[in-house]
Amino acid sequence: MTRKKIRDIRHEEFIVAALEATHKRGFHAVTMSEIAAEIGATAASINYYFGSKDKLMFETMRHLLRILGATHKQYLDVALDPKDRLRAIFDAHFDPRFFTPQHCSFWVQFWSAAPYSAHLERLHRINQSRVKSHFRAELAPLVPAPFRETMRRILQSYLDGVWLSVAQADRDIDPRHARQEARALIELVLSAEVGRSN
Amino acid sequence: MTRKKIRDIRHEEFIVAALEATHKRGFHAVTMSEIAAEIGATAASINYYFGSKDKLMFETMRHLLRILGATHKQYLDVALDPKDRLRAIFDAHFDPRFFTPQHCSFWVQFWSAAPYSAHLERLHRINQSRVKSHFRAELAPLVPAPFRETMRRILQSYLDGVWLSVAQADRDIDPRHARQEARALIELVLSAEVGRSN
DNA sequence: AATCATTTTTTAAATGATCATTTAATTATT
DNA sequence: AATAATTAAATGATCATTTAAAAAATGATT
Repeated sequence: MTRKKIRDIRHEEFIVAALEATHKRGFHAVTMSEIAAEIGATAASINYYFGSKDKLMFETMRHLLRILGATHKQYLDVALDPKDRLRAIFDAHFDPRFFTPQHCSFWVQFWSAAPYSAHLERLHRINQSRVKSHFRAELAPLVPAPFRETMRRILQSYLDGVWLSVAQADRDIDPRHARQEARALIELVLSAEVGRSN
Repeated sequence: MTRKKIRDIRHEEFIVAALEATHKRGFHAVTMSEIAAEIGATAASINYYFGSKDKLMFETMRHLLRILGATHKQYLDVALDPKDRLRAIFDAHFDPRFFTPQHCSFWVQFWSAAPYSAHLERLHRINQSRVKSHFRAELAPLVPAPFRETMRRILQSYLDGVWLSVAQADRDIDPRHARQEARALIELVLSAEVGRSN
């Protein structure tokens, strides 16, 4: 039974609306009225439910962080070995639900806005360290300690760079292709270490 | 003799001011008055010289693009072989002048603003294709065609991803270290191809 | 050197537009 | 009837931009 309170329904609706309107107009340029208009509501009701524009944006970002984390967890649960778990990080980020210009551009705008808002920055830091520690954990059994941090930074920078490029793409990009390429990079990173330990 | 016209002096001063003020307050949040205050001037004089806030931001970005291109050219001129020229792309992007939170954060904000301004987008596209074609040219003699585009995207995404991480760093990051890591990735990318062609 | 007209540069203040947010009233739900 | 949800309109603040005037620089003419 999906007997939801109106409050929860609106919460969801406005977050979807914020994503859509922000993609159209930009994080800062978008107005309360534009967001509200997405669902045929009015600016005042956003404040009724969220308190302010900043809080709506914060909740929207928090929503993205949550579903990214949950998706990662799903992929992680079916991964069989460390290499698989490494792939799971990329698979999550390149999930069809996130791997769209709309979502990626919201992320890029979040990245650019975070340094100027204590609340957003905190969110960003939390997510960043979550991903970082997963990378470290998965790389630990695969890469000798001296190279591990270098390899992690390479993978993590690449990960962010790909989202950046999707945000700037005018057409949709095939997530399967992105995953394939990520796997190529993973192979590269791991094979190099084998080479060095010879 | 540096006999410059006032017009040129102010042009430079305001661009430096825009960089500084934008870093402090953010691309959209920064006001004309804040920018002008950086050099003890007044908002109106920005319009006298640039016409509008948008045009100042545009010129500031164009300035960054120019010095990045010029720096790349310098490194390119002393490079001896294709691999050296590949390194030159990274060396330019990781030049101490650009490899600072201030510059990188301006870039990230530019990336996030570009899709919503025809003028900025044009600048961005020009720079993007410049870098892309350089990557292609340098990789051509080093990587067989079937893998070339994959390798280019890996390198280019990594490049952008590193700037992104610098933009979010609270302290300065050693450019020499970044260059070293880029070289490690280049080695990885090139050695892999040797492996595959066995 | 000195004067004064002309042009360039600078600014203070006015203008006008845009918005987030608040308020007070209305409509819908329970 | 009481509470929750919604809105139209008012409020107030912030800014980019314009305007009109002042200040500084320039330079031609004594």
